[in-house]
Amino acid sequence: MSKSNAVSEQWLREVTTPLGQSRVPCRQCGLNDLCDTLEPSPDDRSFVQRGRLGSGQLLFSAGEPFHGVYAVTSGAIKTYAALDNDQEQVVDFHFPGDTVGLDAVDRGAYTYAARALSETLVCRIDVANVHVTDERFREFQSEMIRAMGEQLRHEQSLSILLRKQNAEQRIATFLLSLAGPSVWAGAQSVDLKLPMSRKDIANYLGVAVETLCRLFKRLQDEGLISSQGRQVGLLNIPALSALARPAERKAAEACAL
Amino acid sequence: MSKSNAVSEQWLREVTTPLGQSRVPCRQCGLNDLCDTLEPSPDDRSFVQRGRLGSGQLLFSAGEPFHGVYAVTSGAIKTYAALDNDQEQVVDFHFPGDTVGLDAVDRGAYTYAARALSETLVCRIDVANVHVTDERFREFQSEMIRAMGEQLRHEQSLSILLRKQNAEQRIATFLLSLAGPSVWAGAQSVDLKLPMSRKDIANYLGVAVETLCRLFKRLQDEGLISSQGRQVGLLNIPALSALARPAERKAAEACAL
DNA sequence: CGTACGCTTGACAAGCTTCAACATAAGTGG
DNA sequence: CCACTTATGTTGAAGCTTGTCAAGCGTACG
Repeated sequence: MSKSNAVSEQWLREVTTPLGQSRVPCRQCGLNDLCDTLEPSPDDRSFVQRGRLGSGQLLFSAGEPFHGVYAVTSGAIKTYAALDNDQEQVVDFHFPGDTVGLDAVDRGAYTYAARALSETLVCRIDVANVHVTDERFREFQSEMIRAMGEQLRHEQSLSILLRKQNAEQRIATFLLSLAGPSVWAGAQSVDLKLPMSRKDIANYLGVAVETLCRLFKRLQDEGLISSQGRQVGLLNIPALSALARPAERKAAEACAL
Repeated sequence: MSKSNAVSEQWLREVTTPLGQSRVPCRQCGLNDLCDTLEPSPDDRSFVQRGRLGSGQLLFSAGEPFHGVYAVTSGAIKTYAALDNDQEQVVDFHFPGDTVGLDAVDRGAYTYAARALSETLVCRIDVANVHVTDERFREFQSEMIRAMGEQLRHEQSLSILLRKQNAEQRIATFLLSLAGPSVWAGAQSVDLKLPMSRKDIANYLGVAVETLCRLFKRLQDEGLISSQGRQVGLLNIPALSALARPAERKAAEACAL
């Protein structure tokens, strides 16, 4: 993959033909409340700039001057740090409805780089240059704080995952998080098209690629998933959920005695 | 350790006799800028409530209604989650100058429990009930955003640590972070009195207590630290720093070939 | 069509956890 | 104040999980 340059200002524009993909509606967007505080009418959101990223394209790089918070509306983005020995460390994946760049608002520069994993649509709010009434600005800031609180709790739960769960549990948790709302809706099985490589997943979960592969195979042999490249099916979501939670499994084992 | 109850409202009061401990000055406090926006005069900060916690005392418990953001000015606090199988997961340690409870401001309830690891002094700002001019409130919110951004980046770098570093590197990093500014000031050695148990450290770093012990011993045998219960000396900070960084070590090995 | 990269699998080694035992320190009640 | 109890810290041995190295396969892209 050739390293693409950061997008130019010119690049950000209204996208009128959003591919064949469906875009997440504003209602499900993590920045929606933020948008509302800036402009009550969902029909006229001139302050929001929409943009489109080709697969592998860089949204911003680490250390680059801050130019706004992004919301993914379609596709997927990874944020990552460049480690000393020119390896990279994936920090997070961002899917439709997620925000990107919140950790940079108070700093004036992005902490990590962000790159599209596939054809991706984003909305941008240049939160550093918002001009509204004081009353609205107050709400706007409150929404920023709410969004950052969510992000913070997300990172904390990720830290807990990395400390307490083994490779298999991490993978189960990860797959279920990708399935997202379907899981909570009580679905038994879900088909996924992963936007990221095995390498990125392994990197994100803190395991070796080989370990990831082996565990994918094991889960497949056990009939919990089907795996064929980036096409992954979660065949038994209840069983995967049981795997994902270390505490409950121990409780179940205790009962079996 | 008997579970203490959460402190009552009455408990929070101005502390006029702060033990034998030295308190961190406001200038070095993570909430200082926040205080400044609320009340320009450092002599009259009536909105800040000071409090004192006995060793092992609970500051707040998980799920408890939010009653403010805290700053540690002396002592130490751990935040932790209660896992299903009545184990606990340490989320973070908080030392003088650090903030506690920022992840709860937008939520109305604390996400994790917070407990004093030793005799501890804190300042509280009930950020949900701040009454100042619009102009000041704006600054106040900006400071909240800045504080949360810092916290967010802290969590992110912790996640990277948990993914990329082995037990030895985690411990080295942890010890150096405890030494804090001394390290950056170029100190060669530092003596530490750890406020937390081995169990808590191991839990925080995501390793078994036994592993932690063994590695403490190894570091001691190698002359990098002295370890006698909670009295720990960092004898060779440059060497510990080298251990802590995985990339540089590999680079050094490559040069040696 | 070839090269590069991503994915997969096997074999082996290293790191870490678990289990068990013991030592030491810290509280607790007589 | 001492004996008792409990928690915490330390150490050894065994076993499992995971990482590393190596190789083969498939696919994407120039």
